[in-house]
Amino acid sequence: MITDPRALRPAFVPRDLHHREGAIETLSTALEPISRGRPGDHVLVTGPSGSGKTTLAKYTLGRLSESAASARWGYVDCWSDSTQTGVLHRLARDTGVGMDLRREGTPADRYIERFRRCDEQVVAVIDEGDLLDDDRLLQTLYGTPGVTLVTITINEDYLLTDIDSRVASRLRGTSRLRLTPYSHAELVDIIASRADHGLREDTITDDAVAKIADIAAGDARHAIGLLRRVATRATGTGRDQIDRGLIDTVVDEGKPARRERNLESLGTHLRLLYDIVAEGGGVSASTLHARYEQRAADPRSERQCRRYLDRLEKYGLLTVSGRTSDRYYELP
DNA sequence: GTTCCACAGGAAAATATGGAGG
DNA sequence: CCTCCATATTTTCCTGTGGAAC
Repeated sequence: MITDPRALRPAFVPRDLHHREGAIETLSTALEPISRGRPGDHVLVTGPSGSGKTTLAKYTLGRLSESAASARWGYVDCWSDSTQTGVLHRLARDTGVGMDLRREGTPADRYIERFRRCDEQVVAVIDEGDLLDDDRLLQTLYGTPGVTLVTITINEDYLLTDIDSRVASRLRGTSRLRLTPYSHAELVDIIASRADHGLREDTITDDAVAKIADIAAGDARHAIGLLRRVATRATGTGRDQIDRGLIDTVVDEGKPARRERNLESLGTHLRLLYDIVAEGGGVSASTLHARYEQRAADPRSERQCRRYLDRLEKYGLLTVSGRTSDRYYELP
């Protein structure tokens, strides 16, 4: 049934990007000076998950490097590389500016120096920028000549408050590009297009496409992931047709599995804290810390726990309410 | 209104990590 | 195997804030 598995992956960048023409235009305009060897405007791209931020950036940069052969660009997903060195190393490799630099033991300055000296314009795409554990890196990059930043975040306010006030004077200009969730009709179109590319003809009913779009609620990543799982499932069970019923089955099975997988990658302490919160459905700060101390084999300090909890919140694994004594942690 | 408490989160100092070079 | 280097992680110390008790 599946003819091209790549087309069913959320990370796939299609040859033509539909329904984002305005955004492509805006981003291209901001980066336009680069094709003339001058720095572009920094851009902050925001929008809810699955609204096409990453795809938009990759697509536009791909087009840019076709027209401006000398431009170099790098892409980092802060979910996988969130430390200063991690980000710089990946950027240096992607752009070919620092292939020879080791990941460990290279001072951040040396990377910056390379970018500064590079004759060509460099575009750095920082995806999931709000997961970055140290925002000084962004400030440094903002201030590095020859580097144009395209920062992608879900949360609109996050970077603006911090960065704007502190390095406002050094910023030439930061354009903002705000993506809204896909409409139902757009999502239907996107799913159908992926199905066209990735599946044999006539294997999915219009009805089923609409249902996937409904479930995904504007989130294209979710929609495409679901399409892939459904298609895989259909293949596995020997069906040649995807209908609404099959989608129900897959959705029911998929839910717990997905969260589990996210949790797998958590370290001992993060995991323990998460478990404690999950057990009671929610806890206050004091009980959380008390239980943690009691159950951890090698407990970290309270301060460190707060840092862990910050991270869990950033990852979207738990939510925090209340500022001080009414602080309360619970599952989203 | 003042004081006390619980907690958040910043800064700096201390410690752990992991590759390179002796 | 040991030490150095640069970074990453954790601890220690500290300030600030909101709410409750006084």
